Amino acid sequence: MQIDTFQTLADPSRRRIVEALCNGERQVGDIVERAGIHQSGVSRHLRILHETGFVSVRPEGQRRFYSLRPEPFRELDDWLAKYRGLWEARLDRFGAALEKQRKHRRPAHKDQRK
Amino acid sequence: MQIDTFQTLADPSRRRIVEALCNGERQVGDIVERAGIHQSGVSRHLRILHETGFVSVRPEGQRRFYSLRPEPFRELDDWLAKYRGLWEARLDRFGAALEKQRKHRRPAHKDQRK
DNA sequence: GACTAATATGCATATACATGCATATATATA
DNA sequence: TATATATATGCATGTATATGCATATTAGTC
Repeated sequence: MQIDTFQTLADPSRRRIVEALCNGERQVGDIVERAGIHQSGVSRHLRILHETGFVSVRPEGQRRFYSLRPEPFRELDDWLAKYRGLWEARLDRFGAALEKQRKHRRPAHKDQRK
Repeated sequence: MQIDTFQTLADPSRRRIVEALCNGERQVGDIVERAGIHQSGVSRHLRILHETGFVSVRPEGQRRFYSLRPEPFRELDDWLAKYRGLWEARLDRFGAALEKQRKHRRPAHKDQRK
């Protein structure tokens, strides 16, 4: 279920943990330094992230290496697809793909009219 | 700030409201039917969605028509871009755009290995 | 076995927040 | 003005959950 994907990402500490993992697997102690909360909290968040499919674990002796799994992100992407029309409506699909490609190549669309 | 975009979407009632708006503007009473909660709750959720930039309002007499704004969805898309590598790593960027195009044309990728 | 290091968990607490009810506000209509 | 309709808000309540502390657990080292 994609149901609680948003719920999981709603917590800022959890997002920081996810971000800490975006460049590959890390052990818990490593994550604690970046999470800004107590080790016990990180451990609990990692449990939640594991239960919701965001991370997988690779035990190695006393350490546990956590890494991101693609599924929930893909789910998020699928959910979002429903709303892509909101900002790509005027483009046909091929054009939209090209537009997206341009955007990803140069991330120069930070400041949009708010 | 994209900070509380996830927080906003974490609530299922709010997601139902967003979904109810995905085909264009609706007045509150219309939304209430689909939200599964009391009108007062819908009203409050709409306030939150407005504060976080998800919706805009168009008053018309005693009614208020709400509709989706693209910005938060775009923010979500930008956030997600950081993690696209998780499931598109093996493709170069042009290939990724094509792949994405294929996926959007035929949404036939529901059942993936879990 | 004693000791240390890495990670997880029970407990207590504080806080956030979603909800319904009753009511307020605003607009239309008679 | 009186009344009805549409939407918003104050209040009270229940529930979820993030956090730290202390401790348990597991594994490595002497």
